[in-house]
Amino acid sequence: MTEPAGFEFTPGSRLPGRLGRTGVIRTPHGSIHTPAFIPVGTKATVKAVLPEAMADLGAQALLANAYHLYLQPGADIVDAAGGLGAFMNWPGPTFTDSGGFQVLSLGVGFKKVLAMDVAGVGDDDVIAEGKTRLAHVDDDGVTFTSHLDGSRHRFTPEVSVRIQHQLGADITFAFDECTTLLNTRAYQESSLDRTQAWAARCLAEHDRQTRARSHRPYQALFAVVQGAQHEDLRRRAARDLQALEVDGRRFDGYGIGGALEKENLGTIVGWVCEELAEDKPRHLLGISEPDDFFTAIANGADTFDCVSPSRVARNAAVYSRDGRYNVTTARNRRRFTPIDEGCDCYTCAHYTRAYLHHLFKASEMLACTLCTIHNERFIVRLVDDIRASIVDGTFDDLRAEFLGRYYASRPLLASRAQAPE
RNA sequence: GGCAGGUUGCCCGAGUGGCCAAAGGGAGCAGACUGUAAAUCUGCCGGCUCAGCCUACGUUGGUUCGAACCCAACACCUGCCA
Repeated sequence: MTEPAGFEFTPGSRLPGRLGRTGVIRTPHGSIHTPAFIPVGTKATVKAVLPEAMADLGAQALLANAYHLYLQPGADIVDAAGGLGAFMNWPGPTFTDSGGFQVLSLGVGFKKVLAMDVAGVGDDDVIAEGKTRLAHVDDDGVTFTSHLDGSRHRFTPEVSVRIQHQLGADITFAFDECTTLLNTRAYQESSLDRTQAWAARCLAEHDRQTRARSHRPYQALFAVVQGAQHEDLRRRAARDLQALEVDGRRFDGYGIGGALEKENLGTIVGWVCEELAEDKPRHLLGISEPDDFFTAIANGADTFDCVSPSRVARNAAVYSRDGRYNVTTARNRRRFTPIDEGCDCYTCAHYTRAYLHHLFKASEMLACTLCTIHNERFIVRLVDDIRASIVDGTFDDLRAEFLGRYYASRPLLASRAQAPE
């Protein structure tokens, strides 16, 4: 790993004729070779797994969440601990998300409401099935009701950036509003204007914090490109964010977030990355399905984070080269073979499906640990393999081979094995 | 030996004349999960030739138009008194 230093991105090999590339992100806590998958540890822990195990399975960095850590234990405590990495015993690079996603997940976009016409949701606080909306957006910021104790809190771009500086991650994100595909075009436009305005405020606050805390390692700030499924909005967002300069400071990288339909994910990432200069990293927020990696990487995405590998693992779903399946299914009761014969993870080296099946049935927490280790390894390795394939010039072969096999057992999903456009 | 109570689908358990194939759990089975309010959630869960029919609430018999529910006998089980 590199010596502690500032933030730097160095592009490497290119995917001929496309936007995909390899690269190296240098942070004060080490380097990240891209494309890379960044596992999520929302509350300063990858649920059920030791940080040492995360390092062993090849995680290059971890991503935590500002909203959750602000509520508990409090950003000041993480700061006093010496920052996120020191607090959680993770010596490598760290990311924090801004809390922008919680504007969606705790707001109108949550769960069942997604299935409704958002415009039809009343202006009161009660949404589907008596659930209370926990976040309200206005032009200045967002008011949250804590899901932990019901207390009221307010996030503005300044607050989020300040919190993230206290948390001390190497890479932070601008506070944005995450919308859904169901929002109207008009809402997407006004929301995007708000996100863009917030971006400028984030950059200004980031500049203040960086100078005020010059004794601390440098923290990078990534903008978040929104704009939903609209080409003009996404391109404009990317262009404007890239042009944005406040007090001589610019964004260190870009996040791509918000409403992404699987079908047009590659297209959208492509629009954004076409607008962005090559010398800054691009992080695609919240994506981790195998076909999505190939698509997004081909279109210029460098890093990814997603809760899916760990959440799904805790619910007994595991990845294999032949697709994802649930270990709790009855046919695994007597299968004394690993989750995936070709996997090099700790779990596959030592445990059988029958044992994992037993652990889940017996509600033993080791089940969560072992399956999370496997899933995180599987996904980290897949993206590592894609990186290697870009260097080798075998990207398309890997895509066809991997996805062909991955979706072979699910005829209805076979189309995912085809390269789009 | 006396008094009292109980026996419900794989398990626990509600129901005490018709709206009961029978609430609710659990187990079992299947599925979902993409910037984590998620070790969560959803569906199925007696059988069949499945808009109907059959078999079922300890056993047998009875009352009733109709019984898991009322009566009788029997068989187990559980408390308190000996």
